Amino acid sequence: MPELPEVEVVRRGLERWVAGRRIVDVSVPDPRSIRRHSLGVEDFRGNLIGTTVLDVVRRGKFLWMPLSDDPSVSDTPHTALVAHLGMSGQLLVESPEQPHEKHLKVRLSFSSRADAPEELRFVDQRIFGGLFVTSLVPTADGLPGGAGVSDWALIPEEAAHIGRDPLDPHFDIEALHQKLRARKTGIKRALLDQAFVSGIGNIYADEALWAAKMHYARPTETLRRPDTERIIYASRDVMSRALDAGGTSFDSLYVNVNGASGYFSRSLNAYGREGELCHRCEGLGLSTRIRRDTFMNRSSYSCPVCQPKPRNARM
DNA sequence: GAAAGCACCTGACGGC
DNA sequence: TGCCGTCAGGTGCTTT
Repeated sequence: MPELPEVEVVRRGLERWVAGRRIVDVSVPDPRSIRRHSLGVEDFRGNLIGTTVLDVVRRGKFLWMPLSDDPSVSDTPHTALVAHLGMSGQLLVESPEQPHEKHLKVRLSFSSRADAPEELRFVDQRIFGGLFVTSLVPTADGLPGGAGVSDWALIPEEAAHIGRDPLDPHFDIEALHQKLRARKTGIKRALLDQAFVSGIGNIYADEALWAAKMHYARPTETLRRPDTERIIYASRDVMSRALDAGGTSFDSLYVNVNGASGYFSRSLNAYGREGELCHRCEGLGLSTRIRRDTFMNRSSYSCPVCQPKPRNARM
C-alpha cells in the first residue's frame, strides 16, 4: 500500500509532470472516489476545469495541488485539489491513447505540453482513497503547510487537524512529547492517530517501535523525552531509507505508487515477520521469534524479548 | 471531551 | 470448480 515514502515519490512525480499546467477537462467514471466532494460530480468538474496547478504539496499521506484561475496574477491560492491514495490508490500520468485501467476512477486532462502526457488518472481498487476540491486555510503555526516548492503557510481545511510528519523540517518533537504525555492511551494507538503525527501507518509504527525497543501498548503518559526521540528518529530512519529505495526505482511517467513492489524491496525487522527470528536477538545468539498480535482490528508485530509488554499496558 | 469501536471497500487466499 | 468466510488497513464517523 502507499505509505509516506511512496506518497512523496508521487508528489515529486506530479511536481515534474503536472505543476504549471492547466486543467482542460475532467471525467469521473466512478463518483465513489470523489465522495468527499459533497457537492457532487458537476461541482467537482466546475471547480477544476480552467484552473492551473501551481504546486504539489504533501503532509503525511495527504497530497494537494493549489489551484489558480489566472496564474499570471501572483496571488496566494484559495482552493486546492486534494488527493489521498488510501490503501490502493494510484496517480498515473499517461497519454489519452493508453487503455483505461480496470479501476479507473477519475481522469484529468491537461493543456498539451510537448514533453509530457496529457492525462492524470486516479486509479483505486479498494476505494479507500479519493479526490476532492476544498478551501485552503492558514496553518496553525504559520509555517509552510508541507513538502512542496512553494512556501505558502496554507493547508486544506480537511487536513488542518493533522500533525506534521516526521520528515517535515518543521516537525516539533517537544510539542509531540507534551501531547503524548497528556494523553492516556497506548503508544501505537497514538502513532496511528494522525492528529499527533501524520504519515505513520501500521507498517512504520511496528518498525519504529521495534527499532526503539518499545512495546506497542506502552502508556503514553509514562514516556520520557528520550523515549519519544527514539521513536521519531527510528521512524525517520526507516522512512528515509524507504524513500531512497523508492527514488531509485521511480518510473517517472507512471507516477509510481506500486506499493507492493516498493514495500517488498524494503528490509523490515518486524512487520509481516511472524514466526521468523528477531534480527536483533539473532545477533546476540538468541532465537526469539517475532510475534503477531491482533490489535485495533489489525496485526501488530513485535519481539517478545526486545519489546517486553509493560505491566501497565494500554491496549 | 477523550478514547475506543467500527464501517467503508475489493481482491487474494484458504477451507470445504 | 465454486462458494463462503476471513484478512488486509487509513480515515472519519459513531458509540461509550
